[in-house]
Amino acid sequence: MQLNRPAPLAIQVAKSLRKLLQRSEYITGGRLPSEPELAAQFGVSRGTIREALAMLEREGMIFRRHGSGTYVNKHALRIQARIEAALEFSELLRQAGFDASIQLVQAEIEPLPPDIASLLDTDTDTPALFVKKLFLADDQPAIYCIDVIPERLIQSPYTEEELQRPIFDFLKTHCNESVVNVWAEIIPEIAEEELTRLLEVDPCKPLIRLEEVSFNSLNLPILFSRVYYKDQFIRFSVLRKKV
Amino acid sequence: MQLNRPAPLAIQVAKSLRKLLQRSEYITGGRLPSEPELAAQFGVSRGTIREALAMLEREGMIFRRHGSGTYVNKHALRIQARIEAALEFSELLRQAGFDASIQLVQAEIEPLPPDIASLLDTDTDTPALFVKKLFLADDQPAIYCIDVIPERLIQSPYTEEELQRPIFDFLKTHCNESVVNVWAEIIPEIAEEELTRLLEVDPCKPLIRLEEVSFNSLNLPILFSRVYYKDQFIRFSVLRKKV
DNA sequence: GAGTGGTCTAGACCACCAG
DNA sequence: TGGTGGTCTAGACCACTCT
Repeated sequence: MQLNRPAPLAIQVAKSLRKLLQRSEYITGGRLPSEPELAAQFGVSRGTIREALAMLEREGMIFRRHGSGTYVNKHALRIQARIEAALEFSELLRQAGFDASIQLVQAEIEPLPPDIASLLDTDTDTPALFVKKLFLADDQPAIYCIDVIPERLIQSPYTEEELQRPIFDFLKTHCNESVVNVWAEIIPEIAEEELTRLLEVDPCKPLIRLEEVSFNSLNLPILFSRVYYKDQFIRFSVLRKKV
Repeated sequence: MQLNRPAPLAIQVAKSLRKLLQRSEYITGGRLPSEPELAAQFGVSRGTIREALAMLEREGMIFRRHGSGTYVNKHALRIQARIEAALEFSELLRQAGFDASIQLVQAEIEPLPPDIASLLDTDTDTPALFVKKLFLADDQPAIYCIDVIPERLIQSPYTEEELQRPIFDFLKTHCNESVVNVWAEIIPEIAEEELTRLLEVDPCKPLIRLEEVSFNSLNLPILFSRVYYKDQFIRFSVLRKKV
């Protein structure tokens, strides 16, 4: 059994601060205590505090003014789903305020087409597991997802029930793989035939399609996903930095 | 006149490393020198090196393995346009390999509708400058953009020619404002009427629409933008982190 | 001038990976 | 076992803002 080592101090501090920011007590005028004060309060060094604040700043929770202070960003409140965070779909829907459920559409072994094979650093026609799932928000279809895993990665037999659980769990359990990074392309799409039926939308309705390749800690591609999102249920946001 | 202070060491180091990574010399087997080695080579502390490497890791250029080393991420090469980087459109098109040109479609003062007024923390019907521009990639329409600036921010008269230049330049010159952050929503859209004409696409073609609010260093909203991208010219990527 | 965040350093100890 | 990246500290100096 693997023990949970304590999380780095900066992450613990960031988590504490996130909670404190949501209940906006102890902050007067949207301003946080100074770095030395926070360091004293948490009993850590200023460097650790700065690391925690840098995380919150990247998330858009706070902003900082040199010579003045650190402030709560009130404009961050409207945000629904941050695209940089690769969440389970069910979790995503839950955070957006819906009840989430999963419906397995199809699961089968098929040879990889050239485009996906290339993205997975694999030969064309290598057999792979294709899992098609529908995610319901309050019982209405919201997300349709096709996951593709090369069959050679799968090390133990699985049941149909297990395919309905998050694909990341499946990768952990049956492939002994953990996803660290996900590269995604953002593509606008028109619903057609199969999609209109599955997602129950009118023909010619716009959707967001994400084409994703998931990598493990060795930076090897282990999963390809093609995901369609209905804008009515999930709208992604992103904090862009001027360069 | 304002002098350019030297950039932070970590940023200079990151810039050097980016160049070195593109020409893949001096790296054997995709592995970078160790942190102490890099610190010695650049003549800076290990902390500064780690800060630079953290930037490159967030950009997806490298990945790191505890106890093993720092490696070049060969999968980062396919990337076109990173959505986290808020670039000028012309620069974006140029990086995607096109010749970029700008066409002013319309500029006028109009009262703010409620939705945009709310995003800009302003009262409905406040007068604002609406600038509509078309960005051409190799002389074909690729991006259509509507910029909205509250009129009260504009402090000096401007010419039509200046409206054709990047809006960030306009904000600097005539509003004395600099954009630091941009909050964006990613929305799938179907081209209709005006859009099909301006972007020269078939009706019912899918587009990416970004709805953006730009903030200055005091975190005050100063600009609203509604931007339509043709997927054939610009496709956004994002590096997502498993949470 | 006092206080804030921004930069940078040197040093320590640890967990992890490889031979 | 030696080298790697990961964490954490204390301290210094600077640039900036506010009053």
